[in-house]
Amino acid sequence: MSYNKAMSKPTEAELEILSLLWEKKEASVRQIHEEISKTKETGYTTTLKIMQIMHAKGMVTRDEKSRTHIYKPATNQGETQKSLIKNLMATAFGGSAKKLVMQALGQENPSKEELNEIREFLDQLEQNS
Amino acid sequence: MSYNKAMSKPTEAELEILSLLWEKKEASVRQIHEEISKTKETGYTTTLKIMQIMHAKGMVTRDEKSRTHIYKPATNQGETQKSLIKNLMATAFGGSAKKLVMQALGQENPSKEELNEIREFLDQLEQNS
DNA sequence: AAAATTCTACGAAAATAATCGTATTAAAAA
DNA sequence: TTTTTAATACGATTATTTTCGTAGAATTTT
Repeated sequence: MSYNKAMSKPTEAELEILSLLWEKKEASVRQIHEEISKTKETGYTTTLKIMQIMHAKGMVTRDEKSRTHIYKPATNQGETQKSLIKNLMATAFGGSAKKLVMQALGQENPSKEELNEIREFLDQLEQNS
Repeated sequence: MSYNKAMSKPTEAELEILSLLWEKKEASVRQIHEEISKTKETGYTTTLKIMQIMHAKGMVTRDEKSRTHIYKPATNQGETQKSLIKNLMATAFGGSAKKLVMQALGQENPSKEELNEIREFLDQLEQNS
């Protein structure tokens, strides 16, 4: 299996685009660029270029049938998230999932439902160990 | 209060060093470099340079009394972790703490004790909401 | 005391990432 | 049909990050 490092370590700009693609399932450069423009001041060709680079790296696929290319994420969202977290956990949290999780939870205000889902998840983890 | 962006967004290399400093409380360049060398092939002056840059940015302080400078982290570990997670949560997890937490927990194998601590933490969160 | 080692400082090069300008072509509008 | 708009390709530039070489000073070893 050809494991490609670049795939699991997107740059900032790549990750931003990738997330939008995960969310939208597929999109044109224009669509992505419009989303990004909301928060960031950046040129269209910049977005285009990065998406082309992502394509070259195999991070995304694209349908070139029509002139406006349609991009799809080629990387599994879960896998990528996993390696991002793994990396962060290792470098900033001394490898401790607990510390990371607590920081993350302290962050936002999760709803009761979410908290319960997490509890269930904890129970499952315990059983499987 | 002079909030400095650089402090909350260390680069990869900086973060690696910062983590070691958090862990050790204080260290010389040599000590840090020895740790880093275990995983990474890199020159001593590279480590030195990055630590100097960190010092210039105010990310670390240093005691210059003896020739061998002793560095200490100047940034609060929790604050830095918080903003790193915040950033990751926003870009890769669509802002959902739950998703992030579950990925993180699925990652490692937390001990029963850790799981319990997390449960308690969840309970606290719920009460304060 | 001389030589070797171990530091820091500093600048510059190399590597990586992000931005943009221009050319060209396709499609849409006038 | 002509003009305008919208798309890709591609190269070049800029910015950022990482790496390293060299010089000089302090310390340690011989």
